[in-house]
Amino acid sequence: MAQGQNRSEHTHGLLFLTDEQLRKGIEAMFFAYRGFTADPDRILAEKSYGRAHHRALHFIHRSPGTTVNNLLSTLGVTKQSLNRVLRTLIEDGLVLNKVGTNDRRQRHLSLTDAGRELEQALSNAQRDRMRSAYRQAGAEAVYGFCTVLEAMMDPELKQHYDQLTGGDPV
Amino acid sequence: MAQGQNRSEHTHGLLFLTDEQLRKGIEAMFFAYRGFTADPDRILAEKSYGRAHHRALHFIHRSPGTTVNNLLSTLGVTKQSLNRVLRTLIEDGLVLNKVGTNDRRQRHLSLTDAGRELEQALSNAQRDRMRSAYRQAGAEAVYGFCTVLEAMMDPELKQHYDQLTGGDPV
DNA sequence: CTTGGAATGTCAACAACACTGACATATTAT
DNA sequence: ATAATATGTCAGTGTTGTTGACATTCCAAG
Repeated sequence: MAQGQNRSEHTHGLLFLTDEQLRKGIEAMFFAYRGFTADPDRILAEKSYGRAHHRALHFIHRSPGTTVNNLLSTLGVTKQSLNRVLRTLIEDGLVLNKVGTNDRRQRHLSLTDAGRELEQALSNAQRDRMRSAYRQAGAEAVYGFCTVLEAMMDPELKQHYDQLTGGDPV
Repeated sequence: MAQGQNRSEHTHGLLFLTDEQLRKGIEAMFFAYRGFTADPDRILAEKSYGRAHHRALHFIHRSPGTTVNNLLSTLGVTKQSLNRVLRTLIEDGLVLNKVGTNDRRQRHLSLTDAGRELEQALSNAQRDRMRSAYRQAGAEAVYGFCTVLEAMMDPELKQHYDQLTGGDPV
């Protein structure tokens, strides 16, 4: 396919999307997600944790004092599945479990110093790759990147995302 | 954070990337990937297949006649893991396994009519969401989307991606 | 104050999908 | 002949998800 012709398809207003182009986006998501998780995965493997532990640490760090139910709907897993992960994190002294003051049924989750340390290590590894990709791609590309990703989310998950990121543009 | 100040960070040449912005990209990837797989997952669940079956069907469709070893390195899994999936797909009459003519050790994989049918159903569901996201985001955003994703891939996986997509721009 | 329901935790069983390690079988290359 | 390659298979293990059932704790409505 000629580059000029191809390029023209996304310079005028209407989008003519061939299956070819859509398939390319699909494969890009697949291969990129592998890269996205590769670096944290290596750190996690050393400590015999998995991706689920990373996700829990990440979102507890982002919303300190969050309840189990809130974390549940953010992660989109069952409480049994999350509980297994949380239990090991609490036992290992990475996560704190504090009974709520208003509603004593609720457990408020937060990171210990050790938890923050691991979260930082994982986060740094992931951010390094993200930063490098952003720099390679350039500022306009970054803006487009986030815009498409946001349009791809389920509305219910988009809410969690907006709440975390404050709805600010990139 | 004021929008004007934020916006300015990606209109001039140098990228000043705050942890905030990088974290936003990370969370966008997480939530978007869930949306990305949600529609095919529903179809797969009906037929009691999993994501691994989808991936195999996808790449066999993309490279008809590919060998097991090639598929292995594209998917990045062990042969034992792939074999389990391929066996069920072959038993169910979705994939063909043909002994190579040049090298009779190799098995060339391709889809049957039934295999093509399921692959199409899965692909259509996934493309529908991708198309909708592309249209919402606009042409320039799509270009940026793919550019950042490509920069995020591991070099070895990038090769597979380039080979499949022909290295053309979006 | 009792009772219903919500939030949480836990146990058991199970399935998908990844891994490692070991081994077998053709087939090709040296 | 022997070594290497491509594939398939068996057995075991681990992570992460699922359902279903049940207990506990606590808030709130009657």
